[in-house]
Amino acid sequence: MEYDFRKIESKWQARWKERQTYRVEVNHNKPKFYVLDMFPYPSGAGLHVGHPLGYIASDIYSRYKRLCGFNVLHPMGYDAFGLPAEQYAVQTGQHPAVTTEQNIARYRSQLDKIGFSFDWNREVRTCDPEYYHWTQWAFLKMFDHYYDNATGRAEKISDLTARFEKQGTEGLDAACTAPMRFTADEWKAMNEKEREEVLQNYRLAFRADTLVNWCPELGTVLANDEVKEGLSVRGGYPVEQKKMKQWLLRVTAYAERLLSGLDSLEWSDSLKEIQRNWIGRSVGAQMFFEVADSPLKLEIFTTRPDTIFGVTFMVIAPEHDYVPQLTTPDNQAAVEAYLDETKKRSERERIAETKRVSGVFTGSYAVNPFSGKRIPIYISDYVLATYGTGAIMAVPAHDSRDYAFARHFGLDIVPVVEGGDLSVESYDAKSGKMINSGFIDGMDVKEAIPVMFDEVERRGLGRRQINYRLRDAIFSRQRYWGEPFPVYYKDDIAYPLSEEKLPLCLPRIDDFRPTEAGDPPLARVEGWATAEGYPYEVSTMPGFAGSSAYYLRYMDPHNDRELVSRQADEYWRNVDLYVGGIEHATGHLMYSRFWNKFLYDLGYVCEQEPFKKLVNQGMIQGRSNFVYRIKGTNKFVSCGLKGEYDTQEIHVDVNIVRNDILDLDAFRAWRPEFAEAEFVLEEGRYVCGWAIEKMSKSMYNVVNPDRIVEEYGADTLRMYEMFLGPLEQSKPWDTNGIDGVHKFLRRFWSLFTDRDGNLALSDEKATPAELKTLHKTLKKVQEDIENFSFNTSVSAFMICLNELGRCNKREVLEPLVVLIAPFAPHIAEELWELLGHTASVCDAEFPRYNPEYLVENSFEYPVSVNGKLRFKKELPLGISREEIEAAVLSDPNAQKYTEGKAPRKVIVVPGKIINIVI
RNA sequence: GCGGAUAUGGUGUAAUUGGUAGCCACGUUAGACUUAGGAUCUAAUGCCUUACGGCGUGGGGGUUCGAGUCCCUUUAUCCGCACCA
Repeated sequence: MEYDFRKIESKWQARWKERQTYRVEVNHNKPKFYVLDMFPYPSGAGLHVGHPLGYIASDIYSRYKRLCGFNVLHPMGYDAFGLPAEQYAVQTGQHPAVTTEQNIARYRSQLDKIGFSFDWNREVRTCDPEYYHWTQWAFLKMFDHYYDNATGRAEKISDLTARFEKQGTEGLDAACTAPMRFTADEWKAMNEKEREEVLQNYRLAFRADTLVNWCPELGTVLANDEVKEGLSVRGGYPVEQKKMKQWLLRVTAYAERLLSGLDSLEWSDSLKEIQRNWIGRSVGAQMFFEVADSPLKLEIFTTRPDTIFGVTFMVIAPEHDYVPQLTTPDNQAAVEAYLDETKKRSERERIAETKRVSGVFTGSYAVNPFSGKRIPIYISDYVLATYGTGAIMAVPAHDSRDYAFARHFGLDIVPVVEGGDLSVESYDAKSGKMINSGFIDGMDVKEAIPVMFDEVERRGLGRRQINYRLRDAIFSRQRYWGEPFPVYYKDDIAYPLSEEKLPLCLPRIDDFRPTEAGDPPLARVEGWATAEGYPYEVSTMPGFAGSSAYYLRYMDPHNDRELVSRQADEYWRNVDLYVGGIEHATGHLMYSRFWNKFLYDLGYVCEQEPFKKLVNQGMIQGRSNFVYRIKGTNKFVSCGLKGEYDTQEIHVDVNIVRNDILDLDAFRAWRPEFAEAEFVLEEGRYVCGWAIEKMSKSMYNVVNPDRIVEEYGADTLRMYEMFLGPLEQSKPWDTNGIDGVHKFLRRFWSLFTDRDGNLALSDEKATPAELKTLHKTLKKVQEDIENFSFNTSVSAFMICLNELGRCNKREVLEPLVVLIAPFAPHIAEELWELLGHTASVCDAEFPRYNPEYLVENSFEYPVSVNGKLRFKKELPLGISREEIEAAVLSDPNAQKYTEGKAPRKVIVVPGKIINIVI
C-alpha cells in the first residue's frame, strides 16, 4: 500500500494528545535535559515555512535525548505582549487581547500539524496575569535591591538604608547612577522624598531623568537594542534623543559578570563576540585636568595615558554640566549657536554626518598636568555625554577623530609615539617608541601605559577605571499592551505595591491611542489607582520583560505561590540547549542573563547562567519567481527569451510555479488582469526568473507550512527543512527538491510493507555488508545529531537506503525505525506499531552501533608517485609500515613509474595514502 | 573605520579535518514500463575536447610528496558595532 502520510499523521497526532505522550514531570530516577526554543510572538500573518526550522531542529534533539534515556523538558509558549497587536488595535479598534488570542490559536494549529513533542501542559503566555504576576514580582525585587560591588551581588535596600543611618556613604562601593557623598547625620536630616531620591540612585529598578530614545511615530521610548542607525527596529521610524523621566534597570551593575560569564557558555564565538562588543569593556584612567584661572577640574576618561604629553586641547560634550562655567563672555554667542545647532540635529543626522567636523571654542583653557602647557577647551558633539565622563583629552597625533578636529581648527599636533606620517593621518596604533614625553621617552607604548597609570595615581591626578559601553535598560514604554508596573505615586514618589496585591491586572480599554496630553493610553483609564486613590504608573513594561524569565516558569508553570519552586528549579536547573535566532543577541539574551543573575543573587535560582548551550538557526529567505510582461501588452515572455523584448519584471506567486515552470492556467486564474494573458513560450513551456529575497507577502514568495504538510506530510517537511543545509546557515526556501525527501520516505515505507499495507519483513539473517551499512548509518546519524549536523544525517539515511537496495530484513530495518523517529516521528510510530510494539517509539532505546561491524580487514591505498595519483593497491590491515612499503615497491605498477630506481622516500599514511617520491 | 562570517557544478550542498573534490538530493538528458502521470525503474550528467588529454573549490602568491582544508595577500557578499576617547 502507498505511504498514506495523511492518515498516519492525523492518527498519531491524535494519539499523542490522547495519551499525553509528551507530558513530562520531575523524575529523579532519570537525568534531566532541558531543550528550549525561543517562544514566538504570535503575529497576524501566521507561520511561514521558515519559522519552524529551529523548532524542528530542537525537536529532533529532544526526541533523540529522550531515546537516550533523558527526562526531557521541551516546552512552548507565546511572547504575547507587543507593539504589532497594539498598532493593529489603534487602526481597527480590535482589542489586542482578542487578536492575540486568535493569532495564538492559528499558531497552535499550525504547530500541531508538524508533530512537535512539546509538553503543552506547560504552555505560558506573557500576557496572562498568572504569568506576568512573576514579571511584576521580579520588578519589585529589583526595586528593593541594589548592587554592592564589595560583595559582588545584589543586596537589600534595607541594608543600604541601615548603612546610611550608621555611616552615610562612607566606604560604600555600590552601582549607582551618579556618585554621592553624605554623612549619617545628613541622611537622618533628609525627608522621605529626599531619601527616596537618594535610593533611586542605587535601586536596580529605578526612575531617572535620562536621555532616551524617543520615537514620535510609535509614541514611545525604546531601549538601545531596539534602535538601529537612528531608526526604530520595529517600523523603521526616526528616533530622537530626549530627556525624560523613565524606569530603568541597572543592567550595568552586572556588566562584569555578564562579560565573564560568557566564557563558561557553549555559544558560538560570533555570538559571544557580539555580546562582548555590546558590553564594551575598556580599561583606562579617570583623571582630572585643572582649568586655568578657575577652581574647576575637568574629569576625563582615557585608555591612552601614555599619550598625555601629546594632549593639545580638550573637548567636552554639548550636554556637559560645565558648559556654562567654561564659556567666556566673548564666546557666549558662538557657543549658544552651536548648542542650538546640535540640539536640532537628530540622532540619525548625527550618525549620517560622522565625517563632518564641528565644534566651538569655550574661551577657557585647561592645564596639561604633565607638560604644564595651557590647552584650549572645545565643545563638540563628537564627544558623547553618555560615555565616560562626557569629556576627553584630545591627542590629535594619535587619535583620528582628534586629528580631524585639530586639522579643522588649526590646533597643534604633537607626536609622542614614533611611526606613521602625521601630515596625512594620525598614528593610532598601540605600538612604537615614545618621544617628546619626558620620563617615558624611549619606552614602547605597551610599557608606557602601565607606567603612566601608576604615575597618574601616584600624583593623585586620577585612578584606574573600567568603563562599559553597556547602558542601563530603559524599562518603560508609553504603551497599553504590556505588563503594568506594580507601583503607585504619592507626592511624585514611586511606591511599590505589596507582593500580595500581585498581579496588578491590565485594565480593559477601548481606545488605544495616547491621550490628547500625550500620555500613554492607561492614562485614559478612570480609577487606574489604588483603593486610596493614589495613581498607578501609566507606562507599561517593554517586550523583553516577559521574555526574561519564561524559561524558569516552564519548570513550574502552575505554581501560584512562586515563580518556580525550589524543587523544580533544582531538578531542571537551566536550559541545556537553547535554539533561536541571532537577532536577540543584544536584547533578550542579555536581559535574560541579567535577570537570571539577579534572581541567583537572591537565591531563587540555582544557576548563574540561564542558557548553557545555544544554537542560532539561520534565516530562511524566500525564493521569488518572476514573469516578464512585454511593456504595454498583456503578453508574457519566457525568461530565456526576455532579452529580445522590452519587458517589465513582475513577481508571481511561487505557489503556482513548479521547478520554475509557470502553471499557465493557474496564472490566468490568479488575478483578473491576467485572465486574458498570452505567452511567448520556450520549448512549449513558460520558464520563470527567480531571485532570493526576504520571505514576504509583497514578494508573493511566502510558503505556508500547512500547504507543504497537506501535500507531502509533516515528516517530509521536517526532513526537508533539515536537508536544506546547515542549521546555522541562512538559506532560501525552495520547494523544488522536496520530492527527493518525500521519495525517500515512500521507499522507506515500502521496504516494510506489502501491497496491502501489511508488514512484510523477513527474519533472515543480515549479511555482513548489510550490517556494515546499518551500523555505519547508526554511527553517522548519532554523531551528526550530536553535532547539530542534521542535513548530513538526512543524507546518511538516503545513502543507507541506496546501499540496502530491497533488503527487507527485520534485523536491519527495525533499528532504523528508532533511528529515524526523531526526524520523522509519525512514520516511525506507525512502523513501530506494525512491528508489534505497543509502547510509543518515543520510549524505545536509541540503537547503539557496534564498532565490530565497521572493522575493515583490508584497505585500498591510493598510491601516488611524486604527488601524482597512479594506481590503487589493496593491502590487509594491521601490517607494518615496512611491509606496506615493500609490498607497494614490489608492485609491477610501482616499478613502471619508478623505472627501477630506488625511491628517495616513501610516505605511508596508514589508512590513507602511500606516496612514493623519486 | 573596528569586529565576525561566508565564497565549491545549472541549484541546495558534501568531503573521514592535510590524502582520489563534487557524497546525498534537485534539475537536465536518454531509455524502459505504461489506460499519459507532477508515477516508477535504469543510465548519463563539473568544464573544455571526437578522442588522447587538459583545466577545475572567488582572484593572486606560499608551505607541502600532496591544499577546498594551513599561511600571506586580494576581491565580493552578508551580519554585528560604530565619533565608546
